[in-house]
Amino acid sequence: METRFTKNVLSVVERIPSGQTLTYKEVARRAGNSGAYRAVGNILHGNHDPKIPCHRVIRSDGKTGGYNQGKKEKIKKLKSENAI
DNA sequence: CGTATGACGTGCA
DNA sequence: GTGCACGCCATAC
Repeated sequence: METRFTKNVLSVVERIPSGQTLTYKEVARRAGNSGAYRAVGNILHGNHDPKIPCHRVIRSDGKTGGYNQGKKEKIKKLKSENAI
């Protein structure tokens, strides 16, 4: 079930350019719910679409957070595009 | 709306 | 700097 918020979040993440990283909070703010960063993580967790560069979404602490393919791969991808 | 969960964030010890 | 607890919102059951 994709609600407007979920679709928005996916769209925002999909719009993230290469080498650019956004925090869950920023994504939530762009999606229309600045305080729903918790839900953002949940949405990405349930959405494993290859068109969604979820690896470009990191935490505010500078940590990568999680990844359906493995946080290790996430870090690798980020370093590969010089985003981190 | 009730309960439970989560790839988070901030605050405080 | 590290660790723990609380809060916050959306989705699933």
